[in-house]
Amino acid sequence: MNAANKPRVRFAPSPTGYLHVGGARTALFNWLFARHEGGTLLLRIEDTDAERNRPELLDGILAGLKWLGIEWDEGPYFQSQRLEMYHAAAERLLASGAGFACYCKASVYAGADAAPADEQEGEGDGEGPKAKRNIACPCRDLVEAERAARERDGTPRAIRFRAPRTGVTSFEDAVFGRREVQNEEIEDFVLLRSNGVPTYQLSVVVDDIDMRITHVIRGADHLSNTPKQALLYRALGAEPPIFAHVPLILGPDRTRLSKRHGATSVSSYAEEGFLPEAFRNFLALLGWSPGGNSEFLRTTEIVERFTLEGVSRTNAVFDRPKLEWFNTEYLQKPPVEDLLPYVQAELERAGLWNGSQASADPIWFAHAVDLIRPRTRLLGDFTGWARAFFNDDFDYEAEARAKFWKDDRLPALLAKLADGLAAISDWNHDACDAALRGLVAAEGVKAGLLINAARVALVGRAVAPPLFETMVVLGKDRVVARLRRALPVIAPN
RNA sequence: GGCGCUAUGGUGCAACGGUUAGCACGCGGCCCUUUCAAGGCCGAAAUACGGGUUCGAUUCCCGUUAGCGCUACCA
Repeated sequence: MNAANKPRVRFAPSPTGYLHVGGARTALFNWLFARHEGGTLLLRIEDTDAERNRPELLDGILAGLKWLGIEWDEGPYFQSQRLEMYHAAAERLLASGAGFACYCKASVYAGADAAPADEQEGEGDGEGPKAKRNIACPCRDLVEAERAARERDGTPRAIRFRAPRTGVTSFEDAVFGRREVQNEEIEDFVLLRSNGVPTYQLSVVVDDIDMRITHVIRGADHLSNTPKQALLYRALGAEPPIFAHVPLILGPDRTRLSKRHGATSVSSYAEEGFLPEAFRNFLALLGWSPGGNSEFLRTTEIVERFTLEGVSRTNAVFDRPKLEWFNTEYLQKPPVEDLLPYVQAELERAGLWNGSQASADPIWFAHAVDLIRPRTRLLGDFTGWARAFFNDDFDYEAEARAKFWKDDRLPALLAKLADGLAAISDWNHDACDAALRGLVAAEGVKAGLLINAARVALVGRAVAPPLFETMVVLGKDRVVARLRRALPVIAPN
């Protein structure tokens, strides 16, 4: 099998907003499919709608894809630069009779679903007027003389597709199976607007033919429009590709995910400190399953196992707690080396990287991250509660002080502990442990008292890694200094 | 209103005619423990409803209900 037989898929966002979760999942599935099959992923920007189009948003979409680790092989192509192709296709359809010129006013069709709503609401007569649809446009039967007359008047002209009035149209969907619809349900949809701008239906089909797309993987909201496109393909002399409609992503209230539901842009998750691979894993399992019970799947494994057959037909609710769980898994399970670049970026973002031991000593950095990561949930934790591991400038958390610095004996005890630790020549876990145990034995206090108080003195937090491991990572000088530095702060109590 | 799609615990998935209906998140409890996590164990929690088909339905068919989608000279 050569490259020519490999699948070609595309992700085709329109720059009318940021890259949202639903789009990201569509992009991901396309990417996974392409990689699994050894195929090609193209990126196409659907920017024909000059009104809603916001070119400046494109960078954000590309950045979102980049963060997700989704790389395309061709493009980006811009539909706004391919307008002649759509015009030519529309003219060809007009010439072949598959399309026809329509001189109706746009307003005749606009808001078609607003009209039928009267329904007197009487006491349950239940016999309201049936909604009427303009299935067939009257212009489809215009005789040549009439047409010429309108043309002479300069009446604005759109081009519509002459939908068949009988029979059925079918197409193959890898997720939903073979679909068939009655042609009488298909209206004479517009191909080219009277202002010369192509509709989605036209441009998407022309492009997918021209770009030799073999599999159209997109949201299930397009399922109902697909018959029109199948018709268009054939009218344009091409065989429709295989479609794969993926179920929609819903908010917790089971309505389509939208801004109302809070964070829906990919970039917001990046900023919040999620790891791209965790996000990918989570997203992949929203509407897809490898079968069986495995859930923690590294990206390479997902690529290996991804098939369209595994895609679900039911909409899925975006569950934030589960996303967070995936993030903790990816913060903890992979080799620590995988995590380092992300932690470094987080430290840089917080201004804690330059001049730090983390930047000067890679081995130390890996150790520190390894010690901290079991307790992290988001990348921000490394510069949040774990800040003291990377910088000497940190605060003593109020709750921690209240909880572990209550005892009056503490200043004296910690001073002695500092002295004892200062005397250690071979700084390691057991030596620190022994120094502290010896002191509590001599003083007749519980080890916990000193351990907890010392932890607060060293990292400013009640919630932190085990004390002696922390001491090893911090090093003798810092530990002794921090202990002594804390004494006057404790004393006032 | 019309057309279509879908329907397993609260959520995401598994079981593609035969299981005590499985896993995970979340939730509750216990254990571990020097804080907090992690980890281990236990628990509550589901096949929307009604008909068929079948020796046998979560699984196949029909209906009902519900949710969602489409029904634009938006994409």
